[in-house]
Amino acid sequence: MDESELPRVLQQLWGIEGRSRPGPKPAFHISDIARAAIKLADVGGLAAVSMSKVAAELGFTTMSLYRYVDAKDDLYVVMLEHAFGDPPALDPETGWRARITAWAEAFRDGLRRHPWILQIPVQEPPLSPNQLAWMESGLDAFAGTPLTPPDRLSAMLLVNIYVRGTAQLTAHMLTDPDAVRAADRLYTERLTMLATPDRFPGIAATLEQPLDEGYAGDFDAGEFTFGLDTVLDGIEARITRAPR
Amino acid sequence: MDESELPRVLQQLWGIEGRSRPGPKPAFHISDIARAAIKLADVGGLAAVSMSKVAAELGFTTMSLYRYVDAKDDLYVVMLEHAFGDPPALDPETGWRARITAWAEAFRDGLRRHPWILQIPVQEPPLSPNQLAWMESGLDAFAGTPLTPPDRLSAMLLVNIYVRGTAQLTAHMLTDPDAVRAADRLYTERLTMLATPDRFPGIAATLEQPLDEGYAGDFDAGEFTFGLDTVLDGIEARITRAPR
DNA sequence: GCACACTGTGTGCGGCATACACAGACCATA
DNA sequence: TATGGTCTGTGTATGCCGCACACAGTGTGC
Repeated sequence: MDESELPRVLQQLWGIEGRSRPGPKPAFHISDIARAAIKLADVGGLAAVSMSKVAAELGFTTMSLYRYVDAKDDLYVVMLEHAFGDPPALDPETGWRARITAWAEAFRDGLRRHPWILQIPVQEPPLSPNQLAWMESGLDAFAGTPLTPPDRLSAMLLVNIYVRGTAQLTAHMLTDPDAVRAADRLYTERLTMLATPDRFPGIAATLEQPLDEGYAGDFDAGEFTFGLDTVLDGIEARITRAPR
Repeated sequence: MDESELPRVLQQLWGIEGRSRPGPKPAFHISDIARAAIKLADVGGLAAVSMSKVAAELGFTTMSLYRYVDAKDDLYVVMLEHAFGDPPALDPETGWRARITAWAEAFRDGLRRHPWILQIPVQEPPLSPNQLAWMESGLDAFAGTPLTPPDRLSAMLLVNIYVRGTAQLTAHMLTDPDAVRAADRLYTERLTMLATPDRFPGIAATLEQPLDEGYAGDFDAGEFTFGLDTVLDGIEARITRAPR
């Protein structure tokens, strides 16, 4: 098992540098690529990120990027690694619920800052440093509970999935709040038209409620924590059931 | 509010046909497009679906598809609508837990049959007939519970998110079980190498367990229902708390 | 029977990821 | 100090892709 087996991008991200080599010095670093790509994605979504645009942003040619990144997918890995800041520092004094909640909110904030993250096709489980740091942080939230390590992993993944899922519903990838509201109204209108009470009584009943929040609505902070609490109640049930 | 405001694809899917019009009869129907596209995606993933390939599969030119579909995204809508069969018939005799579990498993089976569904970029909430039927079916699972309609929607979405999320983790888009196992072993190796106990004690502890299932592992049926039960425990807590 | 809306087709454009050959930069070794 | 080999960024080219647009033929409502 050799470190050199790691894909080049991961080697770069982990700072595994080969011995000094002949040839010209690299003109930049993958973190520069990440910065440029993230800048583009923040403005125009993931669709605005192309090899040529990133290269132009850096002032280099398209093909030069391939000296740092094997393929477009690697670019996504690099972006993801740099988009999130450090995982939150969790107060060991508080209970697991407060800790995992803080973790979930930090995660959600990251997704809100960089909505394009949700557009990245998930291919492989994470192996990059900061991603693992977030994993570790999430697992750490369950320190002191009787959950076994695999159960902690499952619980963390459950929260992770919840945050991702709700963020997906919320965003529609739109950042403009007016556009979101307009799209929301349009959706409700169309749904009201199509989901007639005779054929879709359940959906129609949902629409009758005064605030039509929910699926298409503005999934605000209150909704978020309410749903998260439901998930945590389930985890709590498992904790209570676990042998101490 | 006029039906003609609906995007063309939705009009087609709902079978809203304008009065008989001049001009040649259409040579095929969007369902033919769906069938061809799904066939391609089942074999080669979503990347194998292009306008030209779908058209070739049908024996027509690329541009002919645009008479039925406004853009590539509409093609995804059509594929999604046809990929799932009818929603499961839920036994009203059984409890809500059994019903929503059956619904979740049917949903999971659909995703297993057509893994490319998870690759489709989510853009808009569903408005097509079969999608609404699945929504209705999911809401119906909570019939008889004291949950309000919006709460039923939230609960259904929670389960929906869970199934999608776990399917995402499981698949890695791979259908070949050997490839999955190999990728799994490789991932565990690399993770063991990178997540050293000093820096990542939580992750390392997870890896020490005999079966390294979980994140990268084979998320089998047992894991699925176990995690689902956790979610349902959370919903049950809410049901118990709800005013009757 | 005729006007005209609508059909499928052909061509073409701009953008994309990326393969490959190349000229120059630089370190390890002699 | 000289030099060989390796690595750098560049230029060019290929084959896809989604899709705009003009066109010739079709068939219904008047």
